Amino acid sequence: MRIGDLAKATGVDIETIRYYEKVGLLPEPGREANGYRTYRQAHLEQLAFIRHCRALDMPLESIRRLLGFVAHPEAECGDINQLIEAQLARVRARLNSLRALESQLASLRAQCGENHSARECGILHELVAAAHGEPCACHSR
Amino acid sequence: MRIGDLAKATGVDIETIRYYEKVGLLPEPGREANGYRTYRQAHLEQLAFIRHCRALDMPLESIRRLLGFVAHPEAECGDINQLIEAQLARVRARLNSLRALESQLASLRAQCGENHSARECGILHELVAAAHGEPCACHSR
DNA sequence: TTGAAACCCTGGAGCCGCTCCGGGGTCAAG
DNA sequence: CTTGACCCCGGAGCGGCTCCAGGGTTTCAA
Repeated sequence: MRIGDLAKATGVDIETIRYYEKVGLLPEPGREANGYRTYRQAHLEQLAFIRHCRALDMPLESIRRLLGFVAHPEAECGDINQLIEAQLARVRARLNSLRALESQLASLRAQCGENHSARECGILHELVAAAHGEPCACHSR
Repeated sequence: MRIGDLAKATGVDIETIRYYEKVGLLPEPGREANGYRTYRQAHLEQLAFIRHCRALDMPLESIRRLLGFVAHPEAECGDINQLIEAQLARVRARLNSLRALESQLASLRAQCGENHSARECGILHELVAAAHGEPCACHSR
C-alpha cells in the first residue's frame, strides 16, 4: 500500500501521515526501490487508532502514551484511566467556558438588528462599554 | 504610563502587549528618552477592548476589523453583525462537537473502573475496536 | 515516442496567539 | 558599587498540521 492508498483508506491527508511519521506516532514504513513508502495493514490500523483518539481531541502526546500501552499490554492501566480522566476534565472545562461565551455572543447579537452606522450600533457600544468594565446586557452579573 | 503599569492595570502580560503592537492591534506608544514605551489612557482602553473581544474568543483579525469600526463610526455596521454572527456560529459548532466528545469520553471512562493490566483494560479495548470501525458502547450509533 | 497527468520525495516555511529566551541597557535604593 | 527591578530587541518554540518549491517516477494516451 502506498501513501496515497493509505490516505484514501483512512481519510487522512498525505502530509499528515508523513507528519505523524516524523513525530514518531506512526512507525517508519518500508520503502520501494524508488523510495516510495509502503504500508501494511498494521499501519492502517494504527493510523485509524490515532485518528479516533484525535477525534476525541486528545493531544498527540497522550496518544503516544496510549500506543505505548497497546504495545505493552502487561503494564498497569492506571495511567490510561488518568489520561481519559484528564481529557474529560479538559473537555468539560472548555464546554463551560464555551457555554458562557455563547450566551454573551447571543445577547450581543441581539443589540443590533438593523443596518445603520457603526456609531449607533448596539454591538459596538456594548463591546466598548464592557471593555470599560461597566455593567452591560451581555454579561449576567 | 510605562508598559509594566499598563500590564498591571489590564492584567495583560507585557510580552502580549508588545506582541499586539507588533501585529498592529495596538497603536505605537510614545517613547521616553531611554526608549521605554509610554502609554496614555486611550491605549489602556483599546487594550481592554481587545482583551474583552479575546475573552469572547474572537480571532485577532476580527478584532482588527472591529477596531476599524470604532475608528470610523460613520461606516455601516452590517459587517459587525456578520462578524458576531460568524463568531457565534463557530462557538456553537465547537459546542456541539465538544458535547459529543464529552459523552464519548464519559462512557469510555466507565469501561475501566479498577487497576489491572492494560491487556484487560476496557478503555483500550474500546479505543482499538472503535478505530476498527466496529460498534462500541462509547458511540451512540 | 513523446508528453501530460498523477503520483511520490525532501526540507523548510507559515499558520495562530502567544510565551519564553538570551543578551543587553537603565535606574533607584541600600 | 552592587543588587534588583524594570525595560529594550530579535528570534525561537509551542501544537498540529498545511502548504510550498523543486525535484523524481509512473502510467496512460495520442
